Parts: sequence; structure tokens; C-alpha cells
Amino acid sequence: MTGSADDPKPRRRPRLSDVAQLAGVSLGAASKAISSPDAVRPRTRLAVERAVKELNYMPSEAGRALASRSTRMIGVAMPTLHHPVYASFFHALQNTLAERGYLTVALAHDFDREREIVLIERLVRRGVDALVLIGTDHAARTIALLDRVGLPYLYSWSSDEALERGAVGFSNRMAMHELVCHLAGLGHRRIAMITGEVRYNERARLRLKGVQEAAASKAMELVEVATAPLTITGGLDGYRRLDPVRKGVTALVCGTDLMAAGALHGARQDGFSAPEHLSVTGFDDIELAGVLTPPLTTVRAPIAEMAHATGEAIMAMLKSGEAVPTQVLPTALVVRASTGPAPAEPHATVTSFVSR
Amino acid sequence: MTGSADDPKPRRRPRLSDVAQLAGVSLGAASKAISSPDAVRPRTRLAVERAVKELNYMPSEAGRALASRSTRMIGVAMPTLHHPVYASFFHALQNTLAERGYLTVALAHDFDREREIVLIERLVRRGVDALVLIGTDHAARTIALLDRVGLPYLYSWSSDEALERGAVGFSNRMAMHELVCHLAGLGHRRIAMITGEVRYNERARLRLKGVQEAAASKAMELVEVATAPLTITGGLDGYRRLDPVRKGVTALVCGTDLMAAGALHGARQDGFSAPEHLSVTGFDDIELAGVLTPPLTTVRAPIAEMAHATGEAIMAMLKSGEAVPTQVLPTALVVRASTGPAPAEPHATVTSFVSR
DNA sequence: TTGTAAGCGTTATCAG
DNA sequence: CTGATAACGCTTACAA
Repeated sequence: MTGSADDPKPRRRPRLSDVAQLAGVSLGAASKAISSPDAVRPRTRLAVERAVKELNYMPSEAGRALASRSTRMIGVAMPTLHHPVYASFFHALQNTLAERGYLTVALAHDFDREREIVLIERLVRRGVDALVLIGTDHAARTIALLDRVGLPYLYSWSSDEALERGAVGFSNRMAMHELVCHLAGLGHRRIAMITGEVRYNERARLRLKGVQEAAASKAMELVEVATAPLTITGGLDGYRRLDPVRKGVTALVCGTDLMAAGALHGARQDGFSAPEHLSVTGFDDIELAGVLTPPLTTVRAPIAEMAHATGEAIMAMLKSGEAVPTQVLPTALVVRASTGPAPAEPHATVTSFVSR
Repeated sequence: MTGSADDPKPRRRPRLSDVAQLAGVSLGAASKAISSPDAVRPRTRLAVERAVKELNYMPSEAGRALASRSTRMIGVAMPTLHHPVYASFFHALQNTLAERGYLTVALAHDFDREREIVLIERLVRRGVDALVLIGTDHAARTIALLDRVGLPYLYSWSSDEALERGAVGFSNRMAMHELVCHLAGLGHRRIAMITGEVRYNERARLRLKGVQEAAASKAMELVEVATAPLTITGGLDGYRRLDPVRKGVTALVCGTDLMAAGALHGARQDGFSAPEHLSVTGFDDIELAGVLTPPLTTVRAPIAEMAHATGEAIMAMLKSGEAVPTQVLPTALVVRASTGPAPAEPHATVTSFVSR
């Protein structure tokens, strides 16, 4: 099928010079005909196009990258890819950048700062044209490295902490503020929170801060805060440590939907149901949120829009060579059935239920 | 020389020749000192190491790639990154390959064959050293392209369909077989299934086949099969279309845990609960499975092990230059509370429950 | 417009 | 073991 009589040919992958030769033009002309077809005579363009097809020529990015000093790769140092919102973000960012001919490379550091530096060094060596940093809380060494090598980078995800460099994201603080005000409106006075680790993670920190501030402004008591991994299991575990209902807490704010799912599960195991005994809230509005029992009241994070805006901002940055202004995307409170009026006598519930 | 008062130094990123010069050795020696430190005199190695540190030298992968004809990049054409199992797979594969100095690049085609080809072409141009294909069902054109350019590739995820090229995965068919036998043992005679689209997806196809075969061998009736997206919403929708309980179906097999979560939700909305009215099963054993209400009986897919084995196989392939043998990893039936004995009078349940 | 030739930053080859 | 020197495949002035 591929084998002709003279089979022992090395079959080197065709390169641009082969195309040029077959097309009867110079190397430079062939290059131009491919990269900017409108800058050459139609005659040349067609000859090159035909040769490309004939030879099944595929340009080598390695050669292009070396000569043009641009790999057309954008790196993203992600905390993780397991969490649905991060996966969605990467997916949308990749699609946005692919439209512009860029390849998006994601590395996950699992919320480990030291590992983040290692990954970023790797991306720098790989010659990415720019870097997306998730969140604004990064090691000084990381930033120093990027500045030293002159690599353009952009903060994404969190816009609370205004930075000279500009960030594309949303306000975790304000979103939580709105959510807690919703709880206040339902008559809740004693609330608790399950948060992700706030160290090295300003998203978690600012969500907590938003809750604290809102609680204070509405004269609610933030009875207790538990720190747990940003997973379903983490939420379950956090719920158990908190044991909110028995402490007279009527609303439990969770840092993510996944944690809220775990908390809801924990409450159910204890024989408590939402929102009768305890209102529960999440953050992110992932698909799961809508089909939990009960459906989860949460905050919609504009992940896809943010990814798109981040991609556009990166492109703008690369074009202009300058940092871009901060962009704040709106979040939205999504009220579902997991929140309701605070029970009149919260403590009464403690003894009235023993079933699982 | 550059130290004049007016010092507009361009601050070019240091390259290997700078290192060599500062270390007082030749370019070749410096290269070797870095890539294979044991192949040079200690004196040379130290001088180079010092120069590297002094200049903050970071090798350029672009240059290395061009000269060595290896980018040390491995491409993966993923169906999606949204689904937790695919995200986990990528994560584990990336970690495995990173240990060997390889960068793993993932592109998602969203179960679109044509898009897969485009993505793979992109990866080929990028010069990836090898490619991981998810599943065994790919367009002939895709395979032809890979063979034409001589790019090593490996099938992963599905091992049912033995291929000359070898695949690292597990048997979707056998896993489902075991699961359905479990249902048979519980006395179920009439079952239904919610499957993912089987076209261009042998995982879905083989899971369905496993169910069909097992049902036949156990004299069970596979009453109906609904096709739905591999999501929670898909499962919910599938459940509604099937309306299994009213059809006297006592067990519902879902193609993935996510779909099972949706189905469980649908059943609950209808006032049916598992496993009293309907047993429900999933596939994958994602974190969510354990905290659903009720916890889901499912099949554990060996994702992390598979990713690891895939990474090792790719490396072996690259080293030997030959295809590697097929590797079949074990799955495990995970029995939880969503399955139970078939109700004695399935039809009776229809009218006897109206709660919730 | 097109051709020529000089890089881009490594590795690889082959004498010394 | 080290040092020149030639690739690697492409872009990009600069000249024609």
C-alpha cells in the first residue's frame, strides 16, 4: 500500500526546503507563502500549496519556534485538574487560545507552592510565550523568576486583591458577602463555615473574609470555622468536626459545592435535613449542585467567561507588550432549596431526631 | 567591555555558549557537562555548574528539540477533561511522564472524531515524541496519519479489542458482566440500561455488550436501553425517558457513576428509592459514588494504575522502538447500598408510594 | 515580490 | 575527554 519498488528509502519527513524545491521557489518564498499567503504572488502561493499537499508537508513547530523565538505555547500553573471548575477553566482557556493558534499547556501543583515553582521553571524552559497564574497568592521567588526572565504573565481567577499587573477574575469576597446576606434575610443568626486551606490560597481566604465581614455587618455570629480539603470527603469530614446542628448553628456556609455535597451527606447521616434543620450553601455552581438533595443554594462562578477573558487578555498582553487592566466578572447568587428560614428553635432539633 | 557608564544592556537570556565561555570550556563540553555530567572531567563539570548558577542559565528546550529531534513531549488526545476519570487519568499520566523529563500535553476533542484528527495533526506538528490515544475506536484517517509520519502511539483505557499495536486498559465488557451477575444474584430479572453514545466509543459499546451478554446468560431481560450524555443531567434525562419502575424494571445499569447520580436523583423525584424500588449501578467509582444517597454500587476502574502503566509503556515504546504488548488491568466490583434484592412484586410499588 | 544568507540554541560527529 | 564544526528546520532581514 505504501511500498513501491524502491522501498528502502529513509522517508525523511518533508521539510520546507523540499516544498520550496518541488514548487520551484526559494526557501524564503515558500516560508512566506505559508505564513502569510497574501504577501506573495498568487502563482507562487499556488505552487507552494500544491507542493505542500503533494508532500504531505507539516511545518515543524520546533524549527519555527527557534527561529521566531515564539513557541506559541501558553502555560498555566493550575492548582489541580481534579476539581470540575479547574478542569472547565482549562478546557475553555485551551479552546480560546487554540483559535489563535496557541497551545495551552497545563501543569498541576496540587496546592503546593514549592511544586509550583518547579513547574513554572519547567514551563519557562519550554519557552512558553506567556503564563497564566491561578489566583494571586504566589511565592515571591516565583514572581522574581518570571520578572527576571521577562516572561509575560497574568493573574486569573481572583480579582479581589488589586495588583499592578492586572487580574482577570471575580470577587470571592463580594460573592460570599451576597450569599451571607441571603442567609441573614432568612433569619439565620448563628452560622458556621467549612473553608479550604487559606494558606497560600487567597480564594479561600477571601471567601472566609467575605463571610466574616457579612456576618459582622448583619450581626450574625460566625460560630466556628473548619478547614478541610476542597473535596466531597473534605466537606463530610468538616461537617462531622463542626457538628453544627447540635451547636445551635442554623446555616452552614461551604467554600465549594463539592464540600457542600459532603456536608449535606453528613447532615443526612445524622438525621438532619436541609433546609429544615440546617441551611447549607456552596460555591461554584457545578453541575452536581443542581441535583443534590436538596438542590444547592450557591454562587455561580463565571468560569467559562473568565477563561475566555483570560485568553483574550493574554493575547492582548502579547500584542501590546504591556500588562492589561484588571477585569472583574460578575458572580450570581443561585438560590435553590438547600437554604430556607432559620428554624425557630434551633436547639430543639437536637433531640427530636435520631434516625439516620 | 559592557561596563561603560551608559549601559543599555539588552539582557539577552544566557545561552549555552555564554556558560561555556564563562566556564572556560568549549560549547560541546558544556553541553555534555549538563546533559551527562558523568561523561566529563569533574573539573569541567564544576566549572560549568558554577557558570550555570552564576548566569541563571536555563537550557532552551526549543534548541534542544531541534538538534536532538525530540521534544520530550507526549501528546494525549482526550475525549474530555470535564469528566473526573479523564481528569484523573491525565493528572496521573502527567506525573508519571514528568518523572522521566517529559511534558504531557492534553487536548480534548469532546467526543468528536473530526476534531480529534485536527488535534492530533496539531500535536504532530508540535513534534510530540509519542501519542496516547484514549480508547481503540479511531478514524482510519487518524491512524493513517500517525503511521505515515511514523509517530509512535499507544492505545489506552480499553483492552477489550485486542490490537496488534497493544493497549493498556481494562475490560469494560467483563466488568459489566460481573456487575450484572451481581444483580442476577439479587434476583433481578428485568433490567434496563442508560448508556453513553456508543458510536465512536468502544468503552460505551463494550459496556453495553457486557450487559447484554450477561443478561442473556442469566436469563434476564434487558427491557430497554436509553442513550444519554455521560453527565449527571444525562442520567437524569435517561431515567425520565426510561421510567423504569413503571415498566416493571427492578435494576437500572448506568454507563458511568455520573449518569447513575442523575438517575438516582430522578428516581427520588419520582418518589422511588434505591434499592427498595429500584437497584441502580454506576461505573468508575469516582469520589461522588460513595456519598450518594444511597451509596452507589459500581465498578472500580483502575484509572491511576492505568495512567501509570500507560506512561511506562510509552517510555518502553520509545526506548525499544517497538509496540508493547497489551496490558489488562483488573477492575473490581464495589457493592454498596444502591443495589439490593429485587422487590417481590415490582409493579405493586407504582401506586404504593407517593411521598416526597 | 523573491532569493540569499545569517541566525535561533542546542546536540552530534569526529578529529585531536 | 575536549574542541571545532556541522547539522536541526525554520524565520527574517537585506539585497536583488
